[in-house]
Amino acid sequence: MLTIQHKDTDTRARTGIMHLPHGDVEVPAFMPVGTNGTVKAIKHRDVDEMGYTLILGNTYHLYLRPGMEVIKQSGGLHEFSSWKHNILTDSGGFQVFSLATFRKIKEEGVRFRSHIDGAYHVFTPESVVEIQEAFGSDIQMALDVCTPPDISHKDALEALRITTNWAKRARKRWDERKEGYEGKLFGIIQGNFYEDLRKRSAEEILELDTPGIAIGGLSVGEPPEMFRDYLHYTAQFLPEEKPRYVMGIGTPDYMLEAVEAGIDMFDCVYPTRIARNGTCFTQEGLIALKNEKFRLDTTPIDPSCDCEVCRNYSRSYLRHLFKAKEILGPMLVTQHNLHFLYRFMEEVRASIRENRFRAYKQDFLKRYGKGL
RNA sequence: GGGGAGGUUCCCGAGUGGUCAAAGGGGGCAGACUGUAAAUCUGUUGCUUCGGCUUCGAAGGUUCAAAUCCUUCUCUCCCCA
Repeated sequence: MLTIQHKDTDTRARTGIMHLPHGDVEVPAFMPVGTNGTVKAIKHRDVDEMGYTLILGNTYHLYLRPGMEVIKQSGGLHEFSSWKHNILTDSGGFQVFSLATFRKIKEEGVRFRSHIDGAYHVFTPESVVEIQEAFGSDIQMALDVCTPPDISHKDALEALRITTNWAKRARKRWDERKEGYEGKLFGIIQGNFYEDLRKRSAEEILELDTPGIAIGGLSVGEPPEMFRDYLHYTAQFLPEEKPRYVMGIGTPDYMLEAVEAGIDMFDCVYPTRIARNGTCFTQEGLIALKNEKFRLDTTPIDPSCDCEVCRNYSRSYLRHLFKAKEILGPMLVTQHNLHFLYRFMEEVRASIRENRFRAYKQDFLKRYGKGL
């Protein structure tokens, strides 16, 4: 499902085309998150026009609301939400992790309470594959056990053991998918922040030979150096020919690090969330539009950006929208941030093709002002 | 003209003798946000040489002590004429 186009000469970075049921995706790629079947504060059509061909949806959320009946009735998530390109759905493993107060993990599956009405539900690796198949997901994720950075080796091992078993069962259930469903299954590597467990998880997940591989359990609150170290450590075990996905990262510095480690895909709520809270990406780093210093600033968010927002609106006006709590503020900044990241990934891909990724990374971070 | 209610820190609004520089909202300012229970959350918001100083419509008074009690003045709102 992946055609590698170019490998960087001095890092593990590569470019390629990922072939999916709803069209090709150029990688490395950032995937906007649309948890509830919508990338928040922006129309799918606008996301499409920016160039994105793969976005996320969330099994946990969509299963609870609107529920399977509604999505099946529309013929799947694409039709339901009017998105013609690819959708990757997360398995709910992370929600189980982030809603830890309600979870109960057993061998069979995970029991949890709905954040909407408190009702009890159970996810099993099999049921989650079935749900995602019903959604018509182009990429579906195996149910996993995500853990925080401060747990013991023993606990991490147990989480890993369950993750592997669940992945096996997911793989088996996915093999039994109905004819005509072309969605791909990705296994997820866990192992917390223990090298032996990361290695073991990688081996066990690779053994299952899923179409793509994800690295999970990173960017869960650990320090940046720890993220970087475990990212590179884990990435070295990943096979060349398969798409590699690091889950949950979305700042330019983390993405550059991941690309350098040979990662092809990442997703994150960060760009769209900070947008709704008034923070924008620029070539010179983040700016918080609500700050007083932008009150009379008639320049665009990022003078070097060619997006519709930067071509038409000033920081002063956007600041006003946020101060006045006008809904257009979050909408416009979401549009800018997603455009910014799309352009960013285009530049990253170009730099890889021209064997100058490392220089690009350095230049970018010099301007942007961060780095791991 | 008569009767009633009230003026609190940028705004609204608690507070009726000390534990009050004064609750709580709002607004302002700043920070956070990384497989979305997030158009959310957190901090801060009289001055200060950090010992204090100045604030609760104004002036005066009672008291060891007043935003809180008394007197006068002033302004606002409501009802009746």
